[in-house]
Amino acid sequence: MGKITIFDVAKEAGVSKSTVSRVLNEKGNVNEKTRRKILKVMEKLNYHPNSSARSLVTKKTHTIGLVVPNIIDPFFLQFIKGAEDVGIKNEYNMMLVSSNWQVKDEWRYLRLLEEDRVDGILLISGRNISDSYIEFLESEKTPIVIIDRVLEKNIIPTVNVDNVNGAYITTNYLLENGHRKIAFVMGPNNMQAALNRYEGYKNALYDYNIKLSDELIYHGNFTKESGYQATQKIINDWDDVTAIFYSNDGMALGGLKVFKEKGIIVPDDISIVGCDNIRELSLIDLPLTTLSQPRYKMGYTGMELLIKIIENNDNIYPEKIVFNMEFINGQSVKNISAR
Amino acid sequence: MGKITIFDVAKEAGVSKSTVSRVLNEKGNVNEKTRRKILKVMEKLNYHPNSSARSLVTKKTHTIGLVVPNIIDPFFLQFIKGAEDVGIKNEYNMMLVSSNWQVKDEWRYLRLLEEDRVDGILLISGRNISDSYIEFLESEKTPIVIIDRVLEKNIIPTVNVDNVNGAYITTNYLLENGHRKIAFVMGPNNMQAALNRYEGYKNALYDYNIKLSDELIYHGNFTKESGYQATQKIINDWDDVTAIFYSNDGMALGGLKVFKEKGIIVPDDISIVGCDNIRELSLIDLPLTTLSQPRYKMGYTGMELLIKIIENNDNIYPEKIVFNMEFINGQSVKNISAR
DNA sequence: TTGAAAGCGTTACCAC
DNA sequence: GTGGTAACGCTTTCAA
Repeated sequence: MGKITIFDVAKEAGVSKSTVSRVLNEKGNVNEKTRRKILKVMEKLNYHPNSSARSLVTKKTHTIGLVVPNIIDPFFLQFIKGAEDVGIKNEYNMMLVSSNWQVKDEWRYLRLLEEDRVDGILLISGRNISDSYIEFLESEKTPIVIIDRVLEKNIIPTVNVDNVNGAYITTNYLLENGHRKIAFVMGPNNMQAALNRYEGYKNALYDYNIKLSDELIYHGNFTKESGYQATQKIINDWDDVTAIFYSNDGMALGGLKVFKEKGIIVPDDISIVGCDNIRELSLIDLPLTTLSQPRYKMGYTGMELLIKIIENNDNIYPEKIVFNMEFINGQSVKNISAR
Repeated sequence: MGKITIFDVAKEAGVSKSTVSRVLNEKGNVNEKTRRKILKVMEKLNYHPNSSARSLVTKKTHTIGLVVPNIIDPFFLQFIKGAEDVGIKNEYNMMLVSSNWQVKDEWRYLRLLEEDRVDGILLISGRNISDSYIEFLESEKTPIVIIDRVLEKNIIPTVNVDNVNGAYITTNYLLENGHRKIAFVMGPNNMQAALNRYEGYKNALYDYNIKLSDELIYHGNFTKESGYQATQKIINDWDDVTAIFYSNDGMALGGLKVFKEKGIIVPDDISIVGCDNIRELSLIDLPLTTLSQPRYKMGYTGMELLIKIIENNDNIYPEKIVFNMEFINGQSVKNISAR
């Protein structure tokens, strides 16, 4: 570890530590000539301030804890990238912690706070965090921002996406293209996003004066396999369904597998839309019409907000930031109005 | 930030800071009864030691800097995961820094060292690090381990993969399956991995007493596009090439695109092998025969080595760790011995 | 514009 | 076994 301290610089430059500290922190009130000299000495000695000593007195680490559910899933990369870009710009370091979707791992990022290792925490995809832990976090005074989890009582600031609106727009798009009998493949009932997407679907039908039919609702759990099964049921149950709304892309991939096996052509025989714009889609021949979470933007904005809170310049910041989902117009929907 | 200090605990427990510190660090030499009492007080006060103060005196941060070329590329995730698992097990935190493939960003992780923020650095995929920077790192006393870069002068420990051996095995596999005219699509000339794979190909032919033909060597730059172009040239130039060895999977994907367009069936009309086992392959209908870098293992082992060096228990550790590539037997090679 | 000195929360050494 | 005290490297008053 580096041995040159502020004292060495001071001695070499013939001044006191205080003065060196002042130029280090650009506090001004230093004679330009001595300032130059000190800078030169720093350079010569290759001096760099020790961050622990600094943090000990300033109570700032200039480090942010980045908590991700799972480090191995590419889904989270864009959130991280967005956050990172802001972090770099503001000269913050990033401590990476993966929660592994496990409640029992929550202590690992908690400890970052308790030991004063970080100035704040960005919780990415907080969907999996236990309620009791959220409650605990709310009682903490450390700055926290949560991305991708809706909180009822809004004490911790969140960055989210408007799933209701997204599903509404998408459903509406299907309706505008002449589809009337639209099957809907839901996600898990305990996920807010899944419920919201269902709500958007429902609202769109309602506004279009189409009666909602429960029989058109199928259940999945966001996996490809569950999409596969739901799709099999759908084509078994109906011969007049012209479109399927998968409430995530993973399940849509499962659907595509069924269609391929049965020789059903998308979008000629059936129209489909997905939701999430997962990376894998780029490798599929068929450009899927889908909704995209602006993940980069969400990470970016979340980090910006967090840093703002940490640096607390004006104490003015929103508790809730919501992005619209982006509608991605692919080629998996056919206009059947004419028929 | 937490306000409870070791002093508060000492006072509450009616002992001195020294004693509290002793139980904190499990140094022994503490009466069992007072030890229990102190632990109870810590619990009651929810005391957690301040890491900066600790680091300041111990010169250890229990944090490791993880440098990745690019945070957005899923290719690196398994390295990171492997490293993380070891980190967690040994109670190290991980500071994430992406180098963005940019020489100009090298200062960002250098600074982690200079400011004593980390105990060591794990450089993942060091292929892109400039020579001069490597040289500089060698002059540093901080523990560093580099994954995926071959160093001539072995001062910094490295974890690598045996590309020569991998390409040898793969080429040999083609030969055993009756192929004699095997085109080879190279990677960039300035990448060690690309050259090594070429060497393995060459050696295998040599050992099989097959004369190497320069005309069968095509050049790419590891991108899908370059694989596409090389493949077009190959099928243009030859009608008796029965197999193609792409020195990475990205280029193999480009090749597949050509075959699809031209109605060439793999492996019936032509056999192909790739190299790297990229994630995208799982989504392709055709299971590609390829080589896999054991990325998780490399990250895991690199981190293990780094921690060992940091903790320096016995001062015995290898400078060079090499894994074999794993041969993945897909369905893109046909045995043509019989014909 | 500068310097002296206190203090940040620990660990580590040395007496007792 | 235990406590007092110096030391870690810096920032921050306060006085000059």
